[in-house]
Amino acid sequence: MSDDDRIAILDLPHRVRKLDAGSYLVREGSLPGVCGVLVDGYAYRQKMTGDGSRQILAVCIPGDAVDLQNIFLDISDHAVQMLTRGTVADIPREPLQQLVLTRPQIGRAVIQLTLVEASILREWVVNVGRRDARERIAHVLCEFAVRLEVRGLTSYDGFELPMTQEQLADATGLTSVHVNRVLKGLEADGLISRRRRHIHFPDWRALQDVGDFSRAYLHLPGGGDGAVLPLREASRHERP
Amino acid sequence: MSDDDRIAILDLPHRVRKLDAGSYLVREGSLPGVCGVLVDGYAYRQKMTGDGSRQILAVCIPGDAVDLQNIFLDISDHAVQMLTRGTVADIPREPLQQLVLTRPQIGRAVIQLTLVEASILREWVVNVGRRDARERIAHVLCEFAVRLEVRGLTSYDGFELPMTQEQLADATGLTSVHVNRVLKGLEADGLISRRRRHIHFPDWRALQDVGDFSRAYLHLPGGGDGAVLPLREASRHERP
DNA sequence: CGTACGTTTGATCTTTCTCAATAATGGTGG
DNA sequence: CCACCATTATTGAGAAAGATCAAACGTACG
Repeated sequence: MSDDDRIAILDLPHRVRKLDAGSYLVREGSLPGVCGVLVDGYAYRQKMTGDGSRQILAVCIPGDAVDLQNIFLDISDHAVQMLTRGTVADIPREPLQQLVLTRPQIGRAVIQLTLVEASILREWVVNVGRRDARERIAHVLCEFAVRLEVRGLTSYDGFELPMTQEQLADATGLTSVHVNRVLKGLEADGLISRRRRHIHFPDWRALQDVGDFSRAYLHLPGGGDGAVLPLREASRHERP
Repeated sequence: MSDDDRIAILDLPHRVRKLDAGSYLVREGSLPGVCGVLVDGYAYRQKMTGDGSRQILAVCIPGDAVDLQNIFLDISDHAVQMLTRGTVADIPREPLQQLVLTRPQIGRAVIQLTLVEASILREWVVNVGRRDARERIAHVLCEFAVRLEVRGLTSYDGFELPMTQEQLADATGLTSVHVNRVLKGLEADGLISRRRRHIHFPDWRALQDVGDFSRAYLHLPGGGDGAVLPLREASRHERP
């Protein structure tokens, strides 16, 4: 992308908002006039079924665009809700559309973002459709860790999982009770260690194996399957 | 889209191929140089897990573009395989990319196609993650019927389901045995009727209720939730 | 006409859910 | 700073949906 393109993006009008945990960025059925970008904090996409149960479709981390869908489609087919308190920069639809449609390199970048999101969603289907509870949880933890790592959001001793076990259940198609038991099982087997919501991976390789995790579907630059961008060494070893 | 844009699309170089059932359009891990458009026949997207089970992610029907992903991403993260014998028109990557990036209206259209696919995928996650077997099957049948209907591919007495119960199982995260029992249950309750793979809906409204199906997520032109584009009357009534 | 594939059925076994109760934790107002 | 409250986490017992295993039955097709 050219400097010119970058400047055009930074020049986009926008409004920054602070949001509490639980507040909605987008409601299902609404027609948002802006595209939000998560500056700080975490959010999740969700859909409800007719009988009131919830399925979490994706977790948004700082730096993610929250409504790329809604720039080009009218009615939002799902809701986006803050997982934690945080900050969002809202960019109006029209000028962003203009940029995407008239600047080839920006268009390419936005399309790629959209496609990577779709790829993550496909893996999410596989996770929920064809893996057992233990694999599902391990997989979600791996995915989350790698995505955080790539953005530089992990610390030397793991990361803070920004969700309750109930939300983890809604992400994996399980119940919170079962999630709790599986987490305890993973911990008992030395695959994770926990202090409150803080998660640490004593044996990153083994956890990936349990979760049937391969980072290929994240389409990270540099490609490869773990060789190029492994979790940093420091986070792979137990602190005594 | 302008006539000019339409002509540009039709002028795109392409090669038409006939394919047998089971042949691959795209393999996971490959770098396809073309974007296939299904002219005739059905295909499905799939991913395998480490232990060899398969998850079907989407069914492609005639008129669908099969590798929109692969125009802008390099390594394919999933496979696409023919469900039946059929015909595909392959369009080379480069000229298609050019068109999408330099012609705003074509760009918009392709982005919208991509986003609708993502929306369908989100509903697929909900289906597999949060609905029971009966709901899942009913939902898949509804979705398929509506998508066929919109393309004018259903007949007055239902449609031909182009997949085995095993494939239906892989689409819904169930086993083929259980799919069989659920299908029989739906039939016993008068929600569907079957002759071989031919499916007919004696009570379309009831089936939608069972499957918790609402067409909103398909983002069909005309919006609405069934009022605008209902299944045609003829297909809603039993033939004695 | 036989073979391969798909469907159907039964019996049994697991995983996961449900319901229910208890314990921990963090935030809040006094 | 402390007591209290609302969440969240944890645990147990029993129930249920769906998986697994195994076999028989059709049906299309070479």
